[in-house]
Amino acid sequence: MAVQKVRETYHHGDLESALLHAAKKMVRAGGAEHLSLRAVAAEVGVSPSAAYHYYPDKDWLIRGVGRQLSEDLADFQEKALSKILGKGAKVSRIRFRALGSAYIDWAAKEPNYFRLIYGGYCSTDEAEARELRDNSRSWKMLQSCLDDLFRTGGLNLGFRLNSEILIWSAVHGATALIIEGHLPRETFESVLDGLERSIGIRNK
Amino acid sequence: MAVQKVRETYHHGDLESALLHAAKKMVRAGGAEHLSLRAVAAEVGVSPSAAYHYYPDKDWLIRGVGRQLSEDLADFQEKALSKILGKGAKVSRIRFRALGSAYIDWAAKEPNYFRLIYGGYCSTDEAEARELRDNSRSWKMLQSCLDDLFRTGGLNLGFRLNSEILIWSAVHGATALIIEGHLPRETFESVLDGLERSIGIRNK
DNA sequence: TCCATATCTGAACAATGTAGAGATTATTCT
DNA sequence: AGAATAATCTCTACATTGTTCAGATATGGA
Repeated sequence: MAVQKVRETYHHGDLESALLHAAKKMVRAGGAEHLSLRAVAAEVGVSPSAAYHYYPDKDWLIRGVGRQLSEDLADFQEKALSKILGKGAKVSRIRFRALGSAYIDWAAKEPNYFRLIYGGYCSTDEAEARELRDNSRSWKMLQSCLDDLFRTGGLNLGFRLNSEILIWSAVHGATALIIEGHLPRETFESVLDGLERSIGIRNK
Repeated sequence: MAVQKVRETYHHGDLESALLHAAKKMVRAGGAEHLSLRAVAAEVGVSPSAAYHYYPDKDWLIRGVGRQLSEDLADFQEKALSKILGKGAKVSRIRFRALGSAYIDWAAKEPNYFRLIYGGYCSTDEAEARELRDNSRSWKMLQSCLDDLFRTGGLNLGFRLNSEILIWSAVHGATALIIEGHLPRETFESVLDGLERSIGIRNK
């Protein structure tokens, strides 16, 4: 499947990240469930056992890809936000929709990436997961967006509590269901509409 | 791993459903990603190749388990509904919460079942998926519950359109995120609260 | 009873993850 | 510089996997 590349030096130089990069590329094409350690090694031009100097087993490599993908998603959302900087008055509302749209756009473009992050390949204990979420840029962007919405948007503050949890759940759920074919893609906008209602934004 | 069972007759008699039953049991314990066709065959007491008379390959068997699990989930929701029959006036609102709670209860009890259904193991083309959803009992229960809510609950009918999509998305997303450890279990109730707001139910 | 058909077994193949012993190169110390 | 040590990678091997196919075995109908 993957052609073996020749290597001039015996020592690769940066094998750890080369493996990660190759794995990421192959996950994108074939999904994490079909990732082969041997194929990754061959792609990099290295023997299968070489990988075991950097990753205790295949799952660690996959989790490494997952960690990088979460950053990619945050990057994508940040870019989406920076594109709409200073576009009209109700900025925070536009930001809200941009964050949600970026979420599904990223996932729909590379479903295998999305499945790797949220499909149970990277599950850890609850404490670490909570820390990961609280420190993730995606989560912080959503929080600050909602803070602004409630502060400047004149929304009912009784709706503020835990609203990011509802929003993340709905956006994530819609994305997952759409990606797996259970819902048509067009329905995503109506989910965002409903979410705006749930935090007190009255639709025109 | 799985101990080979002895069999008195050469012909098994009901191998097709026996394989499916064994596969379901082993998915429950180890997850669909670790299901081994050989182990399933051994569990049933049959040679590995025997399975190929009933399922063209392993994926078909897994999809068969998935179809059965969707029915199990619907059964579980129906039972939850029948338990609260005639409990006070705002029945349809109670039904709404019972449906959502049953969804996550079922998933949390057997996460591997939930992952099998919605984790990309059973993906089909969009047309078939739409038909599956429209004919699924889970979907119909949600629809009829919302119909009653809007009809008898005096809710703003402008919120009716596509509200089941938002609700399924949020309930599904919260369930998925909770199961994978990204959200703590207690947050599920607040998601239901927010959903009630989104369809016009004012929380006390 | 004998034959056609359905059902299951056995052996085989290529691919996989992983372990361990050994080869090769880089680094550090004197 | 040269030698010892550490880091890095290869080779071989093993058990397990999905899958195929030729053949064995049982079942039901004539």
